[in-house]
Amino acid sequence: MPKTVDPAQRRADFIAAGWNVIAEQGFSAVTLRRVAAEAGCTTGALTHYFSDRHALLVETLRAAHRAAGGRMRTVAAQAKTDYQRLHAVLLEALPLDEERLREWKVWLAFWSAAMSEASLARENARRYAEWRSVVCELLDPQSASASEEAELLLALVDGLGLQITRHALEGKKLARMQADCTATLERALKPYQP
Amino acid sequence: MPKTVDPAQRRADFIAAGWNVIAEQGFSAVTLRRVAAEAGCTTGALTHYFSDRHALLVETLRAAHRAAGGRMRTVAAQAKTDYQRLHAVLLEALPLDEERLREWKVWLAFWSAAMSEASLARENARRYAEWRSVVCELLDPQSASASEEAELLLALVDGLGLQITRHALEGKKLARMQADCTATLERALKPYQP
DNA sequence: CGCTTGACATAACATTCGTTATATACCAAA
DNA sequence: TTTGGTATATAACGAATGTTATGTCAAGCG
Repeated sequence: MPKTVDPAQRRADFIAAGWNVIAEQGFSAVTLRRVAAEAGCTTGALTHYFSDRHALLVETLRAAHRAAGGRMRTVAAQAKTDYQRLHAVLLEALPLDEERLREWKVWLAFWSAAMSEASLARENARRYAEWRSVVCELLDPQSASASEEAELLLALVDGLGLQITRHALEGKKLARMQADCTATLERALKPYQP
Repeated sequence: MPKTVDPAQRRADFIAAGWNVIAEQGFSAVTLRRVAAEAGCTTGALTHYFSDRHALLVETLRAAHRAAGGRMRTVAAQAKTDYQRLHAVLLEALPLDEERLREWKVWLAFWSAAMSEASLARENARRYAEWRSVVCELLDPQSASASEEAELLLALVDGLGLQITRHALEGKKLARMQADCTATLERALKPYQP
C-alpha cells in the first residue's frame, strides 16, 4: 500500500476549509478551486475524496450539524437539574462565540441554498426535527402544552441567533447584542425555573 | 423623443422578475440572462436600466422592503386600538400567504448573500432598524422595558417566519404550520391584551 | 417626410466554473 | 530495489456568466 494518510482526517480538513470559505466569503464562493486553496492544495485532491461539488456541500452541512449535536450532548451531560439542562442546551444553540458564529453563518447559507437544492432542504429538515424533539423532551413531557412551548422557544432561539449573525455580518461589535439576546432567552425561560 | 415607456414601471417589472427567480430558483440563479428571460426580454433591456448586476440586486432588496413597509402601514392604519395595531403588524410580518412567503424567501436569500456583499448587509441593517423602531413604538413607550420586550417579539417573529419558510422549502403543506405559528405569536402577545 | 434619440436585441469577450483525463510523486510491500 | 497502487498536481474541455460594444427598430419633432 502506498502513501499513508487518514482519509477521514483528510475529508474533515476539506470540510473545515469549506466552512471557512462559506463563513468568510459566502455560499457562492464555495468553488472547488477556492476550497482547495483554503485547504492548501489543488482541486485534484478534492475530487479524490468527493465525487461531486454537491457531495462536498452535503457533507459540509452534515458536519456542521454533527458539531452542534456534539456540543449539545456535552453541555446536557454536565447539567445537574432538568432546568439547567434546558437552559444550557438552548444557550448553547446561540452564536455566543466565534466557533458558533461561524456555524450560524454556515447554516444561514445552507437555508438559503436549500431553495435551489432539494437534498439540502431535506437534510436541514431532518436535523431540525431532531433538534425539536430534543427540546421537547427537555421540557416537562407531562405537560400537555410541551409541544407548543417548544415551538416558542425554538423560534426564539432561531430569531435571536439570526439577529446576532446578521449583526456580525454588518461588522458590528457583538458583545452587547449577545448579552441582550442571552438575557431575552433567559427571561423566556423564567417560567421553567424550579 | 422616441419610444414612450414608463421607466419606473419597466424597472419594477425587472425587479419583480428578480423576485420570482430568487423565490423559485434561489439567489445564485439570479443571472442577467435568467432575469431577462423571466421578464420576457433579453439582457440588453436589463443593462439599459441597471448599471450592474449588483445594482439590480440592491434595488430588488429595497423593493422587497418597500413592499413590506407598505403593507405594515396599511394594516396599522386599519387597526382601532393600540393592541390591535401591535397584533396586526406582527402577524402581517409572518409569511401567511403566497405573497409574503415569496418575500421571506427573498429576504432569506439576501441575508445569506450579505455575507459576501457588504452593501447588502448595510441595506438589511438599515431596514431592520426601522422595523425595530416601529415595533418599539407600538409597545407602550412608557414602559421602561419596551426595548427588551420588543427584542423578544422581533426575534420570535423572525424565528417563526424562518420556520414557515424552511417548511415551505421542503415542499410540505403550510396550513398547519402557519396556524401553529400564529397561535404561538398570539400567545406571546397575551400580556399586552387590554 | 427625414432625422434624432431612446429602447431594445444581438453578439463578442474574457473569466470562472465543474468535470474529467492525464501525468507525477511517493511510499509500502515483495 | 523494484514495483504497483495511491495521493495529488496539472491541464484541458465545454458551459455559463458579467460586461461591453454594436446593430436595429420605432416613435416623436421639425
